[in-house]
Amino acid sequence: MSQSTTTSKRQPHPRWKRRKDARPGEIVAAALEMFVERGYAATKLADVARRAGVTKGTLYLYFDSKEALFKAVVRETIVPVIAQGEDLARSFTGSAQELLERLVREYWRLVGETALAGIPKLMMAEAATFPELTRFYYEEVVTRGHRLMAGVIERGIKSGEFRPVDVTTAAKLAMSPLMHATVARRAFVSCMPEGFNVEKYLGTHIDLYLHGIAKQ
Amino acid sequence: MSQSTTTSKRQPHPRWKRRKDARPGEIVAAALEMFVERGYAATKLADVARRAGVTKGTLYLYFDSKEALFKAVVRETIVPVIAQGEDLARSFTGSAQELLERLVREYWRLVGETALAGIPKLMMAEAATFPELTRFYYEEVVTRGHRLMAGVIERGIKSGEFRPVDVTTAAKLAMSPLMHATVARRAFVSCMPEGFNVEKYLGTHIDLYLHGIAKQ
DNA sequence: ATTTACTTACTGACCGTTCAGTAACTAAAT
DNA sequence: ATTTAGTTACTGAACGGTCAGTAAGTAAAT
Repeated sequence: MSQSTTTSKRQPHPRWKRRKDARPGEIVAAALEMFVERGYAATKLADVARRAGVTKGTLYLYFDSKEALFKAVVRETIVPVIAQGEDLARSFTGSAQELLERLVREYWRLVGETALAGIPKLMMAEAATFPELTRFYYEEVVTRGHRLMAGVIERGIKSGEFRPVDVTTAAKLAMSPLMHATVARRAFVSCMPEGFNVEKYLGTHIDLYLHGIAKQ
Repeated sequence: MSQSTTTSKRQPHPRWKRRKDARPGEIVAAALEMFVERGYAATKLADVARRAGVTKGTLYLYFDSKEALFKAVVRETIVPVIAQGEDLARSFTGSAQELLERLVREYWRLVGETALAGIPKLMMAEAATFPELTRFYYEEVVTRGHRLMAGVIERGIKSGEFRPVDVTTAAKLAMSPLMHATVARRAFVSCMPEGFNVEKYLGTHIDLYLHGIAKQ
């Protein structure tokens, strides 16, 4: 459209640009969307490439294989969120009840309603195919998440806010409605024309859970 | 090795038998295991056939395509369980608390620790690939399950056992720890050498939930 | 002898992977 | 400033393995 202004004698629009630094991130982002949408096997690298604005060959300049790309997607996108949660818990000064509520809502804000929500679904679906990645995810995400929540509950028991329940199990039970909602919502969006009332779901979970664990 | 017999004419053991009636069920059962283990795309029909004790060609005598087989697996295996739960709730005479506990444990006995546990995982993973099947599953399993649990909670509210919470949401929250455990347990068995303490998990869920929803 | 449940051998499409070639960029030389 | 020689990010076409689906042939049953 715009005549190429001033200087350039060469074509106004080069067919492509060299953007070595930007490519890997763009490819990972495109792959995340495609893997989540279609699953690992059904995702064609040609489609990932097109969405990332390159061609198939370019993928292989930055990733050794489809599997390596998949692993990069999981490793690079989800771990930072856990760290963020740990920071929040460490610096939080209020009651355990408030912290629990805060963490639940923060999880949804950072994962549940972003593209990251696809990662848990992916890991559930592909766990059997990538045992080594699964172990990584389990240790760096699942157990770390549980430990984070277990710390909160322990805090509540010590402060007298909570009953002396089994900490590890209680932590899993605080997380599981979040995890399930994360996974199920994506799977069934098309079946819920009325939408899923996240606010009500989270609010009721927090309410029931805190009532359930409260002392006396 | 064994020299082919004496007995005159035909082999003592025919190389295969004609078992028209038994095949479909056996094929569906084999397919369920394979689909759950490997996911839809990574499951080879030749492997399903081998596990079912036939060859690939035979599958096509009973199912039109891989997709048709997958749909048969989902449709035929899971719906009966829901019906069973509905029957239980209908005929139950005790308190709402007891019924809720009973349903939770029954779910685990019939689904959680059987091969059926793979179905929810499969549906989450393949929902995007089979929209029509997903709608079927959502209506005939998910919402029916929620309605079942919602009925129990409504019963508890009417009887004065439970607080007047939002019934639909509370029903989802009673189910979600079960659903998540069903899915996650299978994905992470290999990562949990110590195993997953189901009894403690279910017990704590029932305890926390009933405390949480109890009146006063 | 005929029917048909089942097997076996084959086909064709699909897709991850490779790599020779090309266009974009860089900087040395004029 | 412009040319030119060299480097490298990127393309696109082709290869080869895999696997859903098919059809000709075989053996069980009646």
